[in-house]
Amino acid sequence: MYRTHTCGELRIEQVNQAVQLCGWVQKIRNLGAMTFIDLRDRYGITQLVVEESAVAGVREAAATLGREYVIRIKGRVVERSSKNSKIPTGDIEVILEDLRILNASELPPFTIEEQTDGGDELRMKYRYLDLRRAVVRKNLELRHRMAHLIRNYLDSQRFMEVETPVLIKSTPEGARDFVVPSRMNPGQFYALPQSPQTFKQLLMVAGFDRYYQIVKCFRDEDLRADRQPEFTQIDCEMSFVEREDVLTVFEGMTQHLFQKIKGIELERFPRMSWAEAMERYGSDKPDLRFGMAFTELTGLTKGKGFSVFDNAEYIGAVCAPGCAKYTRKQTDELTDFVKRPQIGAKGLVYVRWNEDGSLKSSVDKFYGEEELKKWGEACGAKPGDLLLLLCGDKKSTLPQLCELRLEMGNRLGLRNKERFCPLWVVDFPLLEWDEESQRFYAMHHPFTSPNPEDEGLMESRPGEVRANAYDLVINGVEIGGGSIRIHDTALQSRMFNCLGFTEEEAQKQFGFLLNAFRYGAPPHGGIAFGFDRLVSLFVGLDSIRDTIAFPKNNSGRDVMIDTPSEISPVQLEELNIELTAPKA
RNA sequence: GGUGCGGUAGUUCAGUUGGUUAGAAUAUCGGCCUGUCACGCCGGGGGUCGCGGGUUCGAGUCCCGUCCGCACCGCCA
Repeated sequence: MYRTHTCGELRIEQVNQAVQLCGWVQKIRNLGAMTFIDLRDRYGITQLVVEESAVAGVREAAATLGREYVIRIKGRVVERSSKNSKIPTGDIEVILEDLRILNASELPPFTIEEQTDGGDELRMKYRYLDLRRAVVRKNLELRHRMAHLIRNYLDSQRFMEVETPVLIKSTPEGARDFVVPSRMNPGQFYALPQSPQTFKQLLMVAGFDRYYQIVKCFRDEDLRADRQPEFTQIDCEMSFVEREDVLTVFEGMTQHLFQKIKGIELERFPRMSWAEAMERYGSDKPDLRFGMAFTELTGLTKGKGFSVFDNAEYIGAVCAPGCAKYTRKQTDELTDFVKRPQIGAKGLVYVRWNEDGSLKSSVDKFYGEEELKKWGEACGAKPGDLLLLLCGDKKSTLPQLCELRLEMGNRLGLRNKERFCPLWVVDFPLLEWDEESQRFYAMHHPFTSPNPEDEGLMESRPGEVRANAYDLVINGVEIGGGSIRIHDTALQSRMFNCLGFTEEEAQKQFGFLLNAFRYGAPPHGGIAFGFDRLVSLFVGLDSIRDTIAFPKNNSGRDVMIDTPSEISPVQLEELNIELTAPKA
């Protein structure tokens, strides 16, 4: 037997017990005649003591220890004379009677501590050491607990977890596929699923009624802090449901998680149409932890000789509460912020509504105090506030205002990570026009049903058709999205027609689904949550990387196992693959 | 594909206008220390300044190229 206890469980009650512990040497504090050793495992840290009176073998072995050595000790639990209230085991320590080194360790390249001295790159290369740190491990423990709660919740709602295949079929819509060559079928490829979308719909046709899966999905697109090429979805589908049924179940699941993990009781989630979200927040995922919605001032600003406004299609403002006292330097900073190429505004107009009631703007040459005050009133501003105006064509200005609003939210400390403001965004457009290919694309995916009221517009005004789709947004992060699906072959054909698919193309790409729908497909709909994002939201991280045990870096590489990597000529030959550009 | 920031000791970083022997903290090694828990004190070792080229009497510092990392834009149904 290696151990009688873990390093996290000994308390004052165990005093005088003989125990055996195993773990890693976290820290050695040698005071000369006596030495303290912090022994660490997943469960905690226990302090070991080697006294001068210890047998020679123990003292000698202790003298050879280094950081991260794996040891097994035998000893006696005693009450500490000076206790440490910072750790749960701080009332006791273990006096060593036997010490065995199970495995020595090389010196780790960074410190295995809460605040490591290691940078991200090094941490990823030695991820197995990084995962020894309590902060990272706790993220994965939380992830595990959340997955467990989700499974229990969905099980209680009669959802059934079904595994769907990973080697599937490439489809032209949506993200770029990862592909896998088939040895037995030369020249042919599998694709890894971007989501199990079609399979879960087939499970509905199969009569499974309620399905879920916590499942890896794959998209061969560029990475971001919140985007990995392989990521995990909580993928769900239900039969005989309308939008309301889906929202109710998954609002419930989300509330359950917040209640169990955070102890937070969330109220009913508000709803907002996509059109309103775009108009008032310039984004389909508004952060509702703070206000500062946009006010359109186009009508109030025209015709006073300020050509920038006169020539603009749209003039919009955000009101930054209490910011009238901003200095010239601060407003210049904001101007630079919106002029950064990645935001791309041409300039920024501001209006200070001073505490004394006077108004001062960067366009005083063109507008008098009376006019400025009208703008302020339109924005619901009051003395002490600062109006920030951007203008241009509407399509570019709204997202610019969105960036400005979020920046002000940050500056004013309004984006508290311990507050959670969920929102259902509904009534997305069904289709999105793509200039480059001169065709419509499905905004969600091609199986999303149109809003029944708009179905008649599919052929005449396809751009105006709203989809029966919904996104769950929390604190400005897109956490999940779904829709009520098309379950009718005829409607699905009309949809493919909108997307410019010929009958043959549709049959070739999605024939299996269309065929299935001919055999009694129930009305159905579902949703998928980005599990990594959900965990990072709970942890309070902007990046999903530290909620994933072995993530990829910015270039899609795993620097620990060093992949992607070349394969042997033999493998290539078996796969019938010839590389065109030889590697330099 | 693009924009920005970064690459200097094992690690995290500083390094002035281009100028003597490239520093700090931490880690590490040695010595001292009986109540530490960020132990303390004394001492030591440790550098291809990412790589290649250029300007210059002289480059960590300036210029060009390149590689790598991070954030973002495009992209991500």
